[in-house]
Amino acid sequence: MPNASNEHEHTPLLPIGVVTGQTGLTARQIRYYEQNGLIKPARTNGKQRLYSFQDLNRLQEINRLLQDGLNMAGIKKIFQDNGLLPEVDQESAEKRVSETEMRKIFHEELKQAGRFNHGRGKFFNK
Amino acid sequence: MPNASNEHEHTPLLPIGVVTGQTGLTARQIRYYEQNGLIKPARTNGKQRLYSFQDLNRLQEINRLLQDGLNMAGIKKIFQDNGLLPEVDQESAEKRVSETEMRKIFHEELKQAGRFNHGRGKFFNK
DNA sequence: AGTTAATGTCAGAAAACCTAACATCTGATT
DNA sequence: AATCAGATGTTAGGTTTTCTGACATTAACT
Repeated sequence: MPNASNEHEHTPLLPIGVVTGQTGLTARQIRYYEQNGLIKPARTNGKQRLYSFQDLNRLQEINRLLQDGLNMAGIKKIFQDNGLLPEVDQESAEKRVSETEMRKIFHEELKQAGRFNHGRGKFFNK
Repeated sequence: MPNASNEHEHTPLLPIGVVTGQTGLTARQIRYYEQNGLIKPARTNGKQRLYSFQDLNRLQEINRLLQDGLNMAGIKKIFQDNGLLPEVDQESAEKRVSETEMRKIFHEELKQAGRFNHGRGKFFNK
């Protein structure tokens, strides 16, 4: 049986200020990645974002992929291929990828083949 | 070698709102326990409290002890005996316990002997 | 009845966060 | 070179959350 995943991995606990501190990303970046469907943090009743450790790991991975030159669409594709995309509402889901983009993405994905999901999650390894 | 303690056990991550949600305590209670030197959360630059998972565990234990009828002084004593009190500044440290209180505490502590530190930390077991 | 410990409640201020808009930068395209 | 688009910065105005400090309430004990 695999590792019993940590109790808090999916619990929304961290406000965006803490996440910026832990990831080095700016709040602007984090919200932008959310716009692109890469993460979907929980919300308080007052609509403040709360992130889980899984979100934190995901953001770290996004950061790495960005530094490798990937763009939003590329990262999204990779996440999709690994079945790691958050349940996306149809609104943001209909952001279809253009043809030329697809070729670009494909090229970049080659560069990245197999680089993801090798169990180096900094905060939790599920 | 003992368990490598989780990376985040001591990292200040959680705002008081999240802690109330996780513990069932009110913000008033949590701040009151801090006044009594039972916890010492970190602060942001803007003086907002940030709690670690260790703090969370400690608050859970405080909660249990309270439900067992212990009072602040009793809990404090127990924490002291177990070397678990946060570094306390002299200000709050000089809250000395009266004689009659001491007897009461001693009585209650008997009731509680050995009940603490049996490795039931809900969030992390160090 | 009077104390006191623990908690509730309230008010005003400050911090953190929200969305939306516009600005800037950079790399790719024409 | 000019333009375009993607990613991020910045700002403004509003809302949510937290802060401290004071006063109120409740329950237990003397």
